[in-house]
Amino acid sequence: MTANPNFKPKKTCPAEKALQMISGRWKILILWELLEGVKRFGELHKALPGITQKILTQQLRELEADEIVHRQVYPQIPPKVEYSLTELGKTLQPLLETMHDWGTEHTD
Amino acid sequence: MTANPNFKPKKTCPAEKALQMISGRWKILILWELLEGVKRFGELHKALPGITQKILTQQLRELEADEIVHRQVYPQIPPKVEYSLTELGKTLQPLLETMHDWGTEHTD
DNA sequence: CGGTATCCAAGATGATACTG
DNA sequence: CAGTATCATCTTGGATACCG
Repeated sequence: MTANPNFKPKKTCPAEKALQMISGRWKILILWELLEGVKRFGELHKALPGITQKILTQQLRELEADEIVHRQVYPQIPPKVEYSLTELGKTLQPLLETMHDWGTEHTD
Repeated sequence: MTANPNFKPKKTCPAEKALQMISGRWKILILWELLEGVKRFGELHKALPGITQKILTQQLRELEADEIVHRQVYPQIPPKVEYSLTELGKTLQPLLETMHDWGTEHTD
């Protein structure tokens, strides 16, 4: 028996995949920022009061791993790194807008 | 100063509210079941292989607290409890479908 | 039948300090 | 400027056993 001991049998739904990719304390806000266009690390940091550098980096790395966000490094001193949505990331826009509209209509 | 010591300053977005309400290991699957109609506790339990009674109860209680799900108790022996979507819960359907379609189109 | 009560492990988030 | 490294805390989810 070499089965993965952490295997959790569970029905899955394609909707859950979408949910997981945008689930994170700051991901929706980050995506909202990037829908405006390319942003540098420092710009994102300023746009998100309360986030730490470590967490911002971490959330961006997760979005990058999910191929939602592209990370462009310019090898300079001082360093410059730009973040932008990938083509896949851009396809999330209708979903984000649907969620935004729902929240707007059904919340105090 | 009687301010809440756990207060976390943070920009918020209406989309995050929607996200939070459906975020949970089993919530989307539960909502999907209830979109079919009224279901008893045992029916949900059988429809969700792998979930424990405790967790099913917990997720349902959270959905109830968010006014997405209605809990109807029939005081009988043996007990009978029916779960259904509230009017608010039903408004989530387009969102769930948007997420489902996105997941279907953009996943292997 | 439809729950609760404990106990616990893992993951996510955060504060803080340091770095090429 | 854009990170890493450490350590601490908070939140979720789950295994298991028992109850009206």
